[in-house]
Amino acid sequence: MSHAEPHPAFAANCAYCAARPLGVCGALHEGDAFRELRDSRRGMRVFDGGAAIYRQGDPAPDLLSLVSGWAVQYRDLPDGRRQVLNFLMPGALFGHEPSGLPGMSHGVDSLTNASLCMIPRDRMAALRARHTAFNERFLWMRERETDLAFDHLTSLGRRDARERVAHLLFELAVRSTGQAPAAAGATFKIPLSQSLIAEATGLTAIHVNRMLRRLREEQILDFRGGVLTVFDPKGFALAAGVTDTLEALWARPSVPAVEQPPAKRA
Amino acid sequence: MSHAEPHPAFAANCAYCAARPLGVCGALHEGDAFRELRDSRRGMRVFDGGAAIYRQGDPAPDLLSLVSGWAVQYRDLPDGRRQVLNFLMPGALFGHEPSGLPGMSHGVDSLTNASLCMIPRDRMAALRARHTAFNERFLWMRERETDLAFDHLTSLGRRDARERVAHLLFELAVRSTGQAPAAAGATFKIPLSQSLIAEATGLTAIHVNRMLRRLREEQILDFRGGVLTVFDPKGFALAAGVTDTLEALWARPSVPAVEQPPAKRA
DNA sequence: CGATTGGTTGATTCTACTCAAGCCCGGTGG
DNA sequence: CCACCGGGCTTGAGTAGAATCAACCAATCG
Repeated sequence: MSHAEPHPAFAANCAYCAARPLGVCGALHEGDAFRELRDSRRGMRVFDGGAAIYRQGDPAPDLLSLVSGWAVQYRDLPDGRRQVLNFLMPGALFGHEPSGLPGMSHGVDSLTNASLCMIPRDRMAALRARHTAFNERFLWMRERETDLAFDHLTSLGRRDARERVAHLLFELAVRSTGQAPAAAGATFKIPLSQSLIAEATGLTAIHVNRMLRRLREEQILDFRGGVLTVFDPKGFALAAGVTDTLEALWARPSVPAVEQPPAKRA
Repeated sequence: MSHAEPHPAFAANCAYCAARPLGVCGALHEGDAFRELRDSRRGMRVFDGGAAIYRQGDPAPDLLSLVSGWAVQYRDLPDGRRQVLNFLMPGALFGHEPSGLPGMSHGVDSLTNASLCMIPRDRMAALRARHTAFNERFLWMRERETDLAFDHLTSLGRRDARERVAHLLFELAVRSTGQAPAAAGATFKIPLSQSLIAEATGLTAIHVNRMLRRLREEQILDFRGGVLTVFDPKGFALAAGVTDTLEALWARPSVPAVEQPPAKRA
């Protein structure tokens, strides 16, 4: 599993997004706020791949920032059906409490070895209240999540199986590397099983398997053992139904400027 | 169309969520911030039912607060397919720019006559920066949207046609009135056509029609001409696959206290 | 009055699910 | 060392659920 950090030999100090331009504290790398945030951390936690970080229904006193590794965010129905809501990568901020309800409305499992920072919810709120740029960055990350969810919604509602699978793989490739596959033969590490793809796309694992085979036979891509190989970047984008706007959302989009008041013209 | 405000005889002054406990400015009904917000308004706009409030790709300088009437939020694919993302009701705050991209990632149409307030984005940001309680309320509204999107995602991914249709109707009934149908024979005004239901549930209008017929024949509900009649509340909840948590999300959930700092224990 | 939109229904097609079987591989225990 | 097991993957055969195609009705509107 080379997707993840060495674990458990993970360095004692939490890098805290320092390596990740998109993390919350990106807005805070300099200045008092950063020090303040660093001091607010409750601590680090490290998980093996496949562990439950928190379960649906659990109370969640802390916000979590994924430092290394991948995770899945999912929702379970009472009868056992499960829907994957999103895949989380380093820099993701999660553990948001559902608006005013007790207990989390979803669960999160690690996919690979993963390490994360815990930040008490109220400390975070206090920080947001005091530091405008930080607050804006926070908000911006939440917006992005909603955009992602809207895109997934569109996929499930309007795309057929082949397109959904291609779309998901394309999204994950871009999100994890920051750019769309350009060269034929490019590879991407995407630590998913076929059943996870199924749970994310609203298909059965069996049908996902058929779609992957088809995409392989069409000489578009190959996905096996957590490695995506793109044979035909153009055909891939076409099969995935990607638009420029979407690509921009997945790649590293322009981030609100650091440590500046949000409304310069106000 | 009795779903909406009289229009165009709509009262000159924008009530600005005053009537709606869930609106953004709910946090601001008293105090300086409220006056400030009121003075920030760019103005009111009134739309006929079926009008485009803004289109996907448009720039959107203002945030919009729906004062009366219903609206749909949707995303179009380049090839003409359309997915409904959410239905908006009075109190909804929308027009959020997609995280850092130019132009809106979705469109919004009015469903009924509708009136709304426009608030310049940067004034809103300035207000949020200055008033913590307001900022929290704003954030809370965004969270709720994401929760809603996650629920829709789960529906499209894991429920069959009958369940999806029932689920959507149940959601809208609860969201529009604040409570679940309890008495047999209760009616709800839900200004949707069958094709809109189809676009929201990822089905075809024809199949939605069949599902509605089936639910009618099963003596569960009747939906026609924008009016939902519930014959069997228990059966309805069952068919819709509703959980207590969901109901709480849709009804008026506990709102963060007004004009109080978010983190009392900090 | 024709045109249009929303709704209704039946017949047919096809996508994706279900069931069933078998493979490969790494782990575990005798 | 090998037998056994489970998880992830693969494939085929049969089926069901939703889409598509094709009419037709009713109400509304210009």
